[in-house]
Amino acid sequence: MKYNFNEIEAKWQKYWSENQTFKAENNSDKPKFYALDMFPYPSGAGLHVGHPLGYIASDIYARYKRHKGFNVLHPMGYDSFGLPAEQYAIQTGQHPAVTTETNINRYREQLDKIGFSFDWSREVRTSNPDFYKWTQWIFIQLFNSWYDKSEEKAKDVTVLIEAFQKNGNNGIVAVCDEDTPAFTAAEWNGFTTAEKESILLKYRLTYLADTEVNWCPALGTVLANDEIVNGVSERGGYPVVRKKMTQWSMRIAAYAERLLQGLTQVDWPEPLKDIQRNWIGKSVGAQVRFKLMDHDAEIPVFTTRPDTIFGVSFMTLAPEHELVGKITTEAQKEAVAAYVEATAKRSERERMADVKTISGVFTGAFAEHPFTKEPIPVWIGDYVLAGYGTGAVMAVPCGDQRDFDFAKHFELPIPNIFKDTDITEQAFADKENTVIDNSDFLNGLDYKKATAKAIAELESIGQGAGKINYRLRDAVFSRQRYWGEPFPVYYVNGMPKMIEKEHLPIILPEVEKYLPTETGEPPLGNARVWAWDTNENKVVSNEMIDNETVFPLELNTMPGWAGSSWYFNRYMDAGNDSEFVAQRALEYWKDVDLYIGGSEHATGHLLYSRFWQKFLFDKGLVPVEEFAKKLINQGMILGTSAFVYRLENTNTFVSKGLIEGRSVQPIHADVSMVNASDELDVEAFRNWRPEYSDAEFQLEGGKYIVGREVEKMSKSKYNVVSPDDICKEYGADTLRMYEMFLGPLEQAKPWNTAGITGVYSFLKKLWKLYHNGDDFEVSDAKPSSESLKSLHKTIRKVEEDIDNFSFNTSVSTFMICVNELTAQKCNSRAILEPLAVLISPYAPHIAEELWQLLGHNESIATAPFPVFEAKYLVESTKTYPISFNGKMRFTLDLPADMGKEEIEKIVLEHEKTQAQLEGRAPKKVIVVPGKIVNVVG
RNA sequence: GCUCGAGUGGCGGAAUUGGUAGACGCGCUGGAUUCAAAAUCCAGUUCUUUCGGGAGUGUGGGUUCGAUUCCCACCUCGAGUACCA
Repeated sequence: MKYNFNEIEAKWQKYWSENQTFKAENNSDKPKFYALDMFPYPSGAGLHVGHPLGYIASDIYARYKRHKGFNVLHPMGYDSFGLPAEQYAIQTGQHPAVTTETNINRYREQLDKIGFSFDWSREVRTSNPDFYKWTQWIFIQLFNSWYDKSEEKAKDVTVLIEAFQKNGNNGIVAVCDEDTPAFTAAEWNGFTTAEKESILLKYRLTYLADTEVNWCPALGTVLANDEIVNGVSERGGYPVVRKKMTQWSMRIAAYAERLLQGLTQVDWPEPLKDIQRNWIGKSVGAQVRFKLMDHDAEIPVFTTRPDTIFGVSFMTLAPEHELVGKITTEAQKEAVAAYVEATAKRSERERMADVKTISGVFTGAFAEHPFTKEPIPVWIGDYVLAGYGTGAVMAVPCGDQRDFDFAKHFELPIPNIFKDTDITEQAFADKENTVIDNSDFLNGLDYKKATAKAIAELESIGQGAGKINYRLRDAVFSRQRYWGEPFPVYYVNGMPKMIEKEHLPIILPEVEKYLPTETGEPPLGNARVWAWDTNENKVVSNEMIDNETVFPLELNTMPGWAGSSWYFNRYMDAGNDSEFVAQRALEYWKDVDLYIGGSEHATGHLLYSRFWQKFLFDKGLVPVEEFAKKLINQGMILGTSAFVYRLENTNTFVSKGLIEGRSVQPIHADVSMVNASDELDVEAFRNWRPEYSDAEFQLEGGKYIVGREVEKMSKSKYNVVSPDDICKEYGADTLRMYEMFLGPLEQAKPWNTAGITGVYSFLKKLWKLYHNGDDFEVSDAKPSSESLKSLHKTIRKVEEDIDNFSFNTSVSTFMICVNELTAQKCNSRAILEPLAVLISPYAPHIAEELWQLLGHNESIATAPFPVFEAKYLVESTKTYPISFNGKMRFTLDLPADMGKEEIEKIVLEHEKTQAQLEGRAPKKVIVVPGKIVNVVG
């Protein structure tokens, strides 16, 4: 019988599905293991060979853990809300739900063919009302919570209200809006309901606020910071402008410190943690309040260098700063207004493009130095960002390069406050070697001491305090799109109200058009049935809105990261209708033991998920604060594009070797038309597109050779390789092993189908080991000691590799093992049976088939993993490398238990040693028993 | 600019705590089998060489009996970030 992978793979995929082989139990005496992949957005293009890389790795690990006796949860689902389906809907009128369903089916088919051990009974789809019901519910929990700084914990808003009733907000240390006023209990109790609501919004963990948002006109929606790359939208590359809008926001900044600290508790790649740390951007310093002269106002600034306070020679406000309008003098009004307007017009991108141009305008106003009482001119400049710190800086030109450049440009004074430094050319920013001078009570102190002293003095005069600042901003949570979770929110007199849990989900309404309305409302503004009836507790027609019992519903939808911020918890108890997850399921599964996915989610999904998890933890809804113990970033699989070279202004194509010195234009050719030797199928190319039908070719050696280049795998580059094609031609087991064989999981690497034959012939060789000619045949004879050695070497190495996620080296190890066993003509059951188990995580189909042929009636999936026994590897001799001055020159077989002195003696007496030394006497001989001999001389 | 990560044959890559550099696979070369091809099998394949050897892991230096591995400086590529006070 030949190795018929098509038949075998179809057979076992059917078997697994029918027998629910990989269904995980929520009740089990076995230890649990939760292996998770970042779930995909089901795009219309389907999967290419790069997508399953991480899934294969986690599948190998999951299968391995089953062999090791674990109860494994290995689920898969779809992040099925998203822009592409909506864009497609706008173009074609096709409902996004329909497109999404089609795409999901396609994905499922592709995934099934690769033989993953997913528990499909737990599949989730974020766009499914059964799922987003709970996304809406979590949103409500956030709305009903505030962050207590004194205990570093989210708490229920009812606790806050009680405190307000008793003591006002004095004594409440909370994360809230900057402009939250102070009030007494009497004042609170005197507020109207609307006033109370508006105050509470300043505390809620999700809140509605006028915020400067990143508005993307082309997409017609706002974007979060992490959705903008280089000043343009991540998706589509459209320009983004700043705009003030009323939006839902998430108070993620409240969790900045815990998000930072939590990183020390998880086993995630260090570079990924670094990205998160940078994004959170903690800086320690002080808040200093500068009194304005001639105004009853103050400018608060944040500085990391309070020690340099005597070096302040001017201040700079962001052009958007609220004080700019108030303090600008008559004489400067015109110049300031012009500058503010010019800045507002400049897009984020332009502003970033020229960071070298120094610009700014004097407001005419002066602040007063807190210690010297000297007047300090107040400027505005766009190098100060409105969104960071207080949107204002105290400029210390002698110690900060930007302040220095600004001062030089506008000829402002640059007083030097550092002892023995030269600041004629540039600022002195070296904290380590700082000695403060010309600074009154700070003179002679170093950076650390001066900072502490400055803060203490500022506190004593009531004009400042130590402060920690974070770069992490609250996250905008509204999107002006159709295909997302609707908010469970309706509005009474402009104040948001939550819909009760019992009435969820609030299902996405039907609309005729997926575009914004004519009045600029989000697409949900097109819905005719989109009002909340507070008597009936259901969604009713807009015509019934009377703002007494029927109210308008929220028109925005939630962003892409809403569903993905908690889906990993849902898998633990996916079908639950009455809870987001049953506590019992949470207690058993707790957290993800292994999470595999791309590092591009570092500042999006992986940060937001940690935030929600911490929130849910605070509320006692989940048992652990970090949802994923270990995380691995799989590297991207790149495509190998093929190029043909067209002579300019002709339809003649020149083979790669002949383009030298000629004026040619490289054009992507579809990689499916090119063979492993880079030869183009000329006929296929002519048939590819009408404009090439009469193409002429200049060949070399009768062949057209294409150029190759490694690029991202994408449709537009015609370098996409589909896993379906590979499965059809070589089988899923080959695909799985080859993807692993390509190189280390975490590294980016190019795909090259040519190399796959090596893995394919390996599987054929493996098959042959169990066969004699066409017949299955294994013997019950005692295995040879060589075979036992080959097997146990392999067990040890493979186990070690899986523990280290070094799957590429395992594949090599299997190859070596099969090569050795073939050479030994081994067909002993005692070797081949454990070998099948060993290989089954990697190549599960062939392993199942061989397992069955070996006489087993049950799936191999839970067969115990072979146990390594060192006794089979004990060697009586050791081949010593004999090196001279560190270079290996020859080897010598010596008894493994031979002592140092004896080895040295034998080596020195050896004729080759004499030849190497050429008569010189050895200065020194290093003998490391069991390792090496090194002769120095 | 700053912060990370990586540089090893024609290619993908391997090398345990510093101890035989190039495992394994592709490709290539030669051979067997075949009418021929595919498939399969065998041998070779870092460079260089006067066939004894010699050199060699981005470059230069250092530590060491011994460095792909550790340290310093530099070069190149990739990723993240973008005036963060």
